[in-house]
Amino acid sequence: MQSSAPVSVIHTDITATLSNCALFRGLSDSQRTDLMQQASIVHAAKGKTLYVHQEEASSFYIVSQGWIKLFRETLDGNEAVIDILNDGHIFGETSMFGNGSYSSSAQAVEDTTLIRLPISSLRQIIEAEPKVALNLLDSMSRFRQQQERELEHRSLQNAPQRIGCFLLRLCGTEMPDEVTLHLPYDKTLLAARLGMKPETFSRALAKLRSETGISINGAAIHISNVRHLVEYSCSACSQSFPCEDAGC
Amino acid sequence: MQSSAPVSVIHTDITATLSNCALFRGLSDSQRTDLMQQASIVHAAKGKTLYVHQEEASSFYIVSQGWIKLFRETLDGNEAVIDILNDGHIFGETSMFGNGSYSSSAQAVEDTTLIRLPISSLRQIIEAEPKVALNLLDSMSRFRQQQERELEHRSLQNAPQRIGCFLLRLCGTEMPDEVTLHLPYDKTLLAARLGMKPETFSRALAKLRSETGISINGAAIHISNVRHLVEYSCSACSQSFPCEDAGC
DNA sequence: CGAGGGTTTGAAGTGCATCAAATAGTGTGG
DNA sequence: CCACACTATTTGATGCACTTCAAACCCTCG
Repeated sequence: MQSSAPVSVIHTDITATLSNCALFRGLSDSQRTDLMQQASIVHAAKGKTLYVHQEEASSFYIVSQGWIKLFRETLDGNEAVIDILNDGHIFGETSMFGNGSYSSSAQAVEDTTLIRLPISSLRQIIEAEPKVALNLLDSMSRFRQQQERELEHRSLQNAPQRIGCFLLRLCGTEMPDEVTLHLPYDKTLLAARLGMKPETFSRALAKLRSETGISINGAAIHISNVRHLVEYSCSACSQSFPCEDAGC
Repeated sequence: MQSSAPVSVIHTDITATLSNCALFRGLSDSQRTDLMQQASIVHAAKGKTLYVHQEEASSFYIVSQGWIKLFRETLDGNEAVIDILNDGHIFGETSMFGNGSYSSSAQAVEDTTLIRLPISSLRQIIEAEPKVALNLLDSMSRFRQQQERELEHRSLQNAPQRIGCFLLRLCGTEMPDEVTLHLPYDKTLLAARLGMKPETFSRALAKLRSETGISINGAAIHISNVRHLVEYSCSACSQSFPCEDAGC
């Protein structure tokens, strides 16, 4: 898109994104500058595959602006969505451990701007700066809890409840009486993210509407009675409502 | 069980378990001794709950001998099994991050011996010894990949395939032509671990037998043609066969 | 032997997937 | 600005996988 931006603007982008990223919290300015030397900006057009599962890893990424899908796919073309990430999120970094290959594939959901850094510089900075190791541990444990929740939802919640739960996480941690929100990406992708087929998603959303009184207008969803939705969705969940993190 | 063992034996147990644990690899003898001072042995009888989801955490554990179930349960009594751990595995340690509470409940599947350590000493040793932070990162990334695989299996494999895949992981990384193995814990628990009901497990195992020619005698399973089982189970999976880690 | 848990089997129901087709929405070139 | 092409979404009809409820069976252990 703006690949003709002047150098100064690019640098601003990198610094802004890096300081926006929890992983590098606590670094000194000089350490950040060092990182910037190694970083490059990548523009990934919608549908662009950044890497595939089990490919040998050389880089990891930070989303500057856009959406990235992490997924795994079988030989016969089925795919399981692991996560969908946006601004400030990091991915591909776990390839630093284990056998050094990516544990899933990554693809741009829409035109996306990313920062690419070599795995080797992550290794260096972790060894040089213990804070970064702690930041990384923190982000990994957060992700881990998210995955545990996901696994629970897949086994205990039905399709309408999973959608309801997703909507509630979009609301954030405060619990207003009513709220209007927009689905962050298209319904087909959201269906995959929630482990169901598009047709099932459509029907499940309709059922959620009739059961909880939400109203739907394309990607815009109005929840007139949040408490009602909480009762409907969270009854089959081990967590009490404001389920913190909203990593869509 | 052997709660009347003499002190020297207990110390031997602790040192053996600690050095068996990947998390503490690379520590000096004196650092290990320090840890031992803080450690205590816990005997958990079958069914004993060590902690529950969202409880404030003060300790984490290492399995010395036995089996531990990590799970989450809803108000209406449904539960989702997150993981089942045995000797050398660590759990509860992620409570060090986030809001300091456990992200799932833990229960002894059978009489189990554990080592308990305070979260605070984990924090100390991580800050004092960067190696431990790296070890922990390594173990968390391993777990993360395991969870990603799990999520994939739940969405792409059917019940018989999930069982077959589990059996193959029990075989380890070498791929013999044929093998006899024993289920590590009872079928009801295994069913939960694989995200299905006991009845479904029973029927799915029978189907796996008729489709792949394995033979079943209680908990003993003989696989006469491993390649056949691989074809049957792994066709719906993104990973090529020897799927490494066998964290049951 | 008898009690109790684990496991299997049967019959019926439910939820989601699949296949097929209609409809709505979006961007394109004329 | 409209018609077309293409994609996203919805709707309908049907099938299959897993669950549920119920009962039998099996096995171990006191």
